[in-house]
Amino acid sequence: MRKLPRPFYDRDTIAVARELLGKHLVHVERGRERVGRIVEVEAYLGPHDRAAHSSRGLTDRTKVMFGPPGHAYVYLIYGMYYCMNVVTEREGHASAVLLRAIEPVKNIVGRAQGPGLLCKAMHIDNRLNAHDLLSSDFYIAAPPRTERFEIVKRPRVGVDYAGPWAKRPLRFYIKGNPFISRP
DNA sequence: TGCACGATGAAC
DNA sequence: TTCATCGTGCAC
Repeated sequence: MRKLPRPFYDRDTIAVARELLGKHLVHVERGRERVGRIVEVEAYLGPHDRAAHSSRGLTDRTKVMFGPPGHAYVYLIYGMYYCMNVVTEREGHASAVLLRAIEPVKNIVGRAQGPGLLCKAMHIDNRLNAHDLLSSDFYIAAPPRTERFEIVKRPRVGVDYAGPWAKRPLRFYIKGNPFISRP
C-alpha cells in the first residue's frame, strides 16, 4: 500500500479533493481491514468559505479543521450520522475535503453512497476525530493500479444557506461511477 | 441552562 | 415533503 504522505494533504484543497478520487480509504478495526475506493468528495476552502464549518470560527468542534493537514475531522450530523473530512493545507488554514461516497473494495457491508452511509459502512465515528491519517489503522493510500477517469464538477450538497458559496462547483466525482450519492 | 439547527437518509 | 435524533454554539 502506498500510503499518502503528509505533503499530499498540505496543498491546495481543490487539488487534494480531485486527487483523492480513486484513492483507497482504509480502516483497520480489531484486525479487520475495511477498504473503500473514494469516488465522490467535496472541498471546503476555509473560514472565508461560508459553507465550511470553520467559517464560524475556531470552536471545540472545528479546532481539528484549524490543525495540521492529514488528520480526520469527524463530526455527528442530524444526531444520527457521522461525516468524515480530511484536513488540508497548512495549520491554521482550516480547510478540508468531505468524503461523500466510496465504492466497496473489501469488507464493506451495505451501501456507502453519501457521507453518512460512508461512515456507517467504514465503521467511522467520533472516536476517529482528529486521528492522524498517517497512522497504521486509519489512512488513505494510492491503489497499485489506477485506471483513467473523468471528473465531474457540481455544486456542493446541502449548503443552500451559504449564499454565493452554495453555487461554487466544489463537489467532485468520478464520471459514470455507479456508487456516487446522487447525479 | 435552554434551545434552534444542521456538509443526512429514508419513508411517504 | 416530513421526520428521526442529539451534540454544538450561542443566546439568555
